[in-house]
Amino acid sequence: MKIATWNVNSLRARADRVEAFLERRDMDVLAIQETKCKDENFPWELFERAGYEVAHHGISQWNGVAIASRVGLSDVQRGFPGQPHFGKGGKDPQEEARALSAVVGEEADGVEPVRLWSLYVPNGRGLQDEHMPYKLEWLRVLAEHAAAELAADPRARTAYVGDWNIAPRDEDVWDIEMFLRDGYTHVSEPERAAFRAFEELGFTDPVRPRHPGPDVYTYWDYTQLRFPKNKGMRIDFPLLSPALAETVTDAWIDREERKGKGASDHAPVVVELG
DNA sequence: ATGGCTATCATAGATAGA
Repeated sequence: MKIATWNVNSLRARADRVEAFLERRDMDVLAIQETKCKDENFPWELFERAGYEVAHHGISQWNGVAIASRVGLSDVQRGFPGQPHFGKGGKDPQEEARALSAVVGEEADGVEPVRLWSLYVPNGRGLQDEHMPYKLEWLRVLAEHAAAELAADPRARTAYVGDWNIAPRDEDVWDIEMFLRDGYTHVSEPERAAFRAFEELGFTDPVRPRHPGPDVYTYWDYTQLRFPKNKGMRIDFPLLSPALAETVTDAWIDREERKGKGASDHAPVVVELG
């Protein structure tokens, strides 16, 4: 089973790219982040045409997460238990569409089911911004949920994939000195600790050992020729439970998708399971 | 020349991204 995670930065703007990617990479499952639409504007027909079932969680023009699968899609869950809400200036805090889960894979097809989460972790916006404590609390509660799942079944086949908006290691950004000097988000110790909490539970990224850095990224800013100069960030990760990690046959970043006109600023990350 | 982007919708500038 081939699973990809991809922050598409608007699904409607990227519809042709997404359809071509599914075909070109012969993908079974795609976890999507930043669909940037409500259900009523979601391009359902794209997935139907391509032969995929799809679930979407979109509340406004912001955020939005989806899971498309051609190997079964069941037990869809929008958000996670206790997911923190956010409202700018403390006003009218609401749930944001940043987490969607489903079981993919069918035993009948010889594909063992996987509990998959498509995640768009809050950005944080600034080290002193109110979005930052929201980001950290969001991750803390999600990690609690992941811990409970694993405690209930240590052999659970679970994948938390998506845009984590955290660069866990210094080599995961093109210029760590600048990031630290100028107080950028994504590299601060509290953010890294929040990511590490998942690793400490036993979740692992299958890509890094196969494609070690430096200079290996999943995101490149649209500005300042960042992609041609390969000044990027590694912030999109598939984190796999121990039992699932054992079945990985390959894992890689589809850098080709960042090229050309009409690309997302993120590249898809692919995991192949045996 | 040291900056150069892309997307959303109340379609003009605000907001968000990272």
